[in-house]
Amino acid sequence: MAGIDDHVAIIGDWVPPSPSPRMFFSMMLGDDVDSRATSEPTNENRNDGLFLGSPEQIMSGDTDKKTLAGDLGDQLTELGAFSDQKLSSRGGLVERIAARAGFNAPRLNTESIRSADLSLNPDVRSPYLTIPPGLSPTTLLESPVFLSNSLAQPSPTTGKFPFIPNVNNRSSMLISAAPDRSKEDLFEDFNTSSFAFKPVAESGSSFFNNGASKITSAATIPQQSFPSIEVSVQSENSLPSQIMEPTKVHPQSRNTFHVQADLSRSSTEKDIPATIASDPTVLGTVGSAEHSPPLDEQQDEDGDQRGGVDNMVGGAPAEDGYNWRKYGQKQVKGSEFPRSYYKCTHPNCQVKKKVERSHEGHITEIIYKGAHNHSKPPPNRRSAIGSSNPLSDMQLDIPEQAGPHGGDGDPVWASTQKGTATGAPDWRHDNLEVTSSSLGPEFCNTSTTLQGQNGGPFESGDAVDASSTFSNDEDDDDRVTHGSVSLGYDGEGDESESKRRKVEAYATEMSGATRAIREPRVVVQTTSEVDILDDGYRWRKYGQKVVKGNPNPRSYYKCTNAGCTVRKHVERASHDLKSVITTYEGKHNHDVPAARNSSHVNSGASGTGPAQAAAAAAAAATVQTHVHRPDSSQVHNMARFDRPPSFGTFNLPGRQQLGPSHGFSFGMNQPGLANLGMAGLGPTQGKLPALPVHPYLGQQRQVNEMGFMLPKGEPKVEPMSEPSLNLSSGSAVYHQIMSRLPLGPQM
DNA sequence: AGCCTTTGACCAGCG
DNA sequence: TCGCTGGTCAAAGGC
Repeated sequence: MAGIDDHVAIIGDWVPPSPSPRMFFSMMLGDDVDSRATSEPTNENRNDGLFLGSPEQIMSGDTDKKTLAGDLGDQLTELGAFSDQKLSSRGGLVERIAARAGFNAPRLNTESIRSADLSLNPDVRSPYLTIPPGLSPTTLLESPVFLSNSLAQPSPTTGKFPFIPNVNNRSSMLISAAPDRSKEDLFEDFNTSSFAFKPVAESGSSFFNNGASKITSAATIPQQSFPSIEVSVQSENSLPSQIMEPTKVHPQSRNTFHVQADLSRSSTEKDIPATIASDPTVLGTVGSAEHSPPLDEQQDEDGDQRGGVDNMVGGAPAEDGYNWRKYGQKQVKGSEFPRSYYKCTHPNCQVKKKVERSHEGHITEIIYKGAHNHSKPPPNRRSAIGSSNPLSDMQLDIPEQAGPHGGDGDPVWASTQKGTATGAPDWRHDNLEVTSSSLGPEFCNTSTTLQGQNGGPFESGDAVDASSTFSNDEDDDDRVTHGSVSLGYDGEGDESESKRRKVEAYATEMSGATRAIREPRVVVQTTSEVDILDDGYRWRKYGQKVVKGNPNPRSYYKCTNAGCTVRKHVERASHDLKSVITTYEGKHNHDVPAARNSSHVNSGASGTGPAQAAAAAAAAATVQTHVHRPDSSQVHNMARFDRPPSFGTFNLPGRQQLGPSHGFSFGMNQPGLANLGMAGLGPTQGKLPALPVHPYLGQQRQVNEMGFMLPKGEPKVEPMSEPSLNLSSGSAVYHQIMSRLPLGPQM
């Protein structure tokens, strides 16, 4: 950092008729520009400049604009050299960055972007902005000036390609962060640059063009020094990114977010480039000003940056905002480093990613599969920064923005939804689709994605943004302020729109957070050797623990069905080793796996014995319960509740139906759940079976005739005698109960 | 208490 | 059928 701490050099190489770099730089220069910007005739002009919108407007030869950054842009652009003195005199941005990010910002450089080739394509209007390393793109984007353009406008660095409606994007921007070195090495380093963000020209007039665009993101992962991220977004008709770094773009897969880092470079080079490539057939080009990370992300990143580079890779904080569970690791052929497999831990989210890390822990490749159907968890709920998070350093969770229809996380569905080619269900194809889907809300045309598909504005994408925006209390004020300033890109009235979006997004986020608090829980106890595990569903054991008060280990299971988040833990009762206590949490959104289904049913038909009969009955009941649900097709997602649900307690006539050795008790040991459970059991809805009372959990609440313990004042539910309900096993009861629970409000 | 990682085993697809 | 490979499972232990 020495030698350039106090300087920000910007070299613009803008290709006509692309927007004037001066204008853009002027926005970047903070106070100086701001002060001059007051002379700007209208907000409209400013907005145009900020977003590199209408080239005509920008290139109209506004002398004032030239004056604003003229000396800077002219010299730097034409000479291809820095004028540190000049730049140093404009230290506004630098100081702010330094103050905010905890380090002094290096220079801004666009010199490396060649215009010659670009000129060959008159359609390409690609202003470039280069951000040297050491100046985190995040930090840069967080600057008051730049931020004003990008508030809540996700950036590839955070995986948040924002959706910005009505932004005329005929321009592109490339931001490169060169390694932080002495200024003598600046240009040299610039070639190893780090952050390049280049949304390039599009054929359409719409900012978010659908179909022909391609987004390629490359992240350069620093090994030691400041981060450098190289991200380019370009349309197919655009010229290749001018990134000179050995960035690897992987066109082999139009369907994959592929982040690859080249570790071949010497350690002295410090940078590990990575590339994310995808085929945003629905993505379209992205406006330059839209690529700044969300504020909360920025905040997080700042914190990380201050914390040191160990947590940083590619100039991003050591997390991508999502929680992941590693479920495998493999040494794959052709790869020097082991590949780790991760799943998103968010309920109902099927996003996976493969991450290859070097032995030093640096990410060499990341491949996403699927799209998050949820917003990022609040920062305080995210997994801690650490090695456990495979993409933690990358901040390249671009495919996070699943469309609302991606809720089931089914890549196939996503592909269908987007109407893109669906090939073999390999990662890349899936990712293509998913990527498209995920990016859709933010990249796609507004009318198409947000309104046409989502049926409502900003469902997912904004929720994500909002979570970021509102996640950190300490910065809310700043964010709001920035947001107000930033959202003038679409002309007047966008400020209020932005606020509205933020509010909606916040509401969405809060709602989601609330919903995720607790799943309905059902406790099932059997006093037989029959293992409740064999309930027709398939479970994956993910843990075992000896819990207090019971010497018998408790096993934890998750339903293996895709999209199903039901969990249960099973343990032997401490007081009765023959008793198996199974606690279900969550609600079944799918049928019993076919194989087991048929098996059980068949055995039931044969009626070979009590156990088989019980199992068959349970399966039959389960099948009926699930299959006959009128809205089963809608139950792709977990039932959630806006408040912590809980049940009363009821018991099952297990002995009666399962024989002397079979007894079940249900303990819905969360008092509040009864409310929800009952709420959904109106006269026109399914009714819970009448169940005898069993004091399994010692619930103190009043128990109604059904065996449910209902809070006082709760309406009782009439016992039902639905023939289809067969309560021959705890699982069956569970199935029935859960199947009759009201779906979450969002369903 | 709950979730995570680790790591060997298992499984499916492919040639 | 066999081996290879990638992806996933699952037991065990750790946080």
